Amino acid sequence: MTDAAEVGASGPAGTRSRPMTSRFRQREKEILDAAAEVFARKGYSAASVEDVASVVGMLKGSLYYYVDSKEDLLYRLTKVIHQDALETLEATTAVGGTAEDRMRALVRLHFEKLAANIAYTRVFYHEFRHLTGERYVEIVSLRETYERYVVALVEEGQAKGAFCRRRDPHVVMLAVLTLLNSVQQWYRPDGEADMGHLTDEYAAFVVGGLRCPRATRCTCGSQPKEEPR
Amino acid sequence: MTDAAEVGASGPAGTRSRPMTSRFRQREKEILDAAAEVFARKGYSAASVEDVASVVGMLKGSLYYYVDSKEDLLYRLTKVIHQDALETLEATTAVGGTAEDRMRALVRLHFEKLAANIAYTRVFYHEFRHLTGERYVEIVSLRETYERYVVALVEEGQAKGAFCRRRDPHVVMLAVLTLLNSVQQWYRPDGEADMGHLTDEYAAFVVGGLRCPRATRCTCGSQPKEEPR
DNA sequence: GTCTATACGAGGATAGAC
DNA sequence: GTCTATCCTCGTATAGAC
Repeated sequence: MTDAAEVGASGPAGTRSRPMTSRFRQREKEILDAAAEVFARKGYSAASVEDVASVVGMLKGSLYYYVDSKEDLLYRLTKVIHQDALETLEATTAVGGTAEDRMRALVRLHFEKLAANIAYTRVFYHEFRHLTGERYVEIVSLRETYERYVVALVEEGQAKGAFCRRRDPHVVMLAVLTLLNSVQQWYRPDGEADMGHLTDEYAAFVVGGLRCPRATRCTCGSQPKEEPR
Repeated sequence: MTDAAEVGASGPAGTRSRPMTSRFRQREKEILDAAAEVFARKGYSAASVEDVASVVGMLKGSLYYYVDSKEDLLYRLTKVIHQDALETLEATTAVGGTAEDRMRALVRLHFEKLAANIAYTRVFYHEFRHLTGERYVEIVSLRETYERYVVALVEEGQAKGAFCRRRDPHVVMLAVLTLLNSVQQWYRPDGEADMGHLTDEYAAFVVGGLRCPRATRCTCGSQPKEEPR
């Protein structure tokens, strides 16, 4: 998660002057976390500012001391998600190795962020389109940066022979990203499934799907065992 | 698409007596199509009954002659999608062949329904959770029927050696279904991409992902050509 | 069947007291 | 910083005219 100190950067249209004390920023973060939980649970449009305020333990009028508008809340949540996403790309590049190695790393890192910020992720994924004007444009732009990175990674893997050259890189990118993001629909942080197992399954699914099809049958035994790396 | 004659079946809580003339049902279908378009574009909660009515070309008061409530609209849209989904399962079974054959058929049939009813699909996918009470329960139940079918198909493929036995069938089912459904996020019916190509790419991705991983490199040439069947 | 009119509540946002 | 009070708009739903 992006450090709480950055959460307050309100960006376009966030121009009201407010104190920047650590106390202020802590309260601000509480509010954003509450908004994420409420928006994720009820949906942005169906949720009210009062819902958010009551989770924090204040009345809705008080909340406007911290934010300019309801949309301001949505904007900041999606901004956090995208700042985290750019960190994921940097970390993926830092891993090095083959394109396939980095694709596996991307799956792992993407899931780690998703699981750590499940409410924020859900809000971005479902409610992002309710942003308007330049805030919408900005988030679209950040998203495209992420998409271009994945397209380039797929193309590199194809050029080096690790991934099937008959695949359309753009379609593959969309398939992989929606596949990864859609985990937020059913993932429960309190659940039994451990993250490592989930990552292994998805990484195997993605990398297997990207390889060229073959006619031979399955060669692994019927005994479930550790995925070979 | 389910025939228009069935659209009017309102189910739980839809008890108001209305004429069943063909004229009535035609108008009813116009309203449902309008609701699907509006809910898909603005989101269920943000959309108003007036938005829907104006697309049809009537005033909001008039619309209540056809539906009991706003939620009634949402319920009927999701119901249509699920009736179609059950038809997809029957058609998949009718295809016969190996589990892999049927998995490919499921991808194709699923996409055909999705593309033919893109607005309905989007509404179900994003807004379904806003149903309440027994209507919510009913839709969840229909969804689970679909999910169990896919789990069984995966397990059959594993038992016969076509799919990797180390995969968790439930995780695989979730991955495959969310992968397929998420196509509605970016698919444009007016776009260039033809359905056949899209189906081939996704079917290859899914089937490739389900197979056991192998250490060998890609063996297909650099020339894009038709997917071998 | 569709329209006009309206009841009624919910929700976003602001002002000013403390 | 938070609360109280309030404004005002929008949206669901109904009643009754035509």
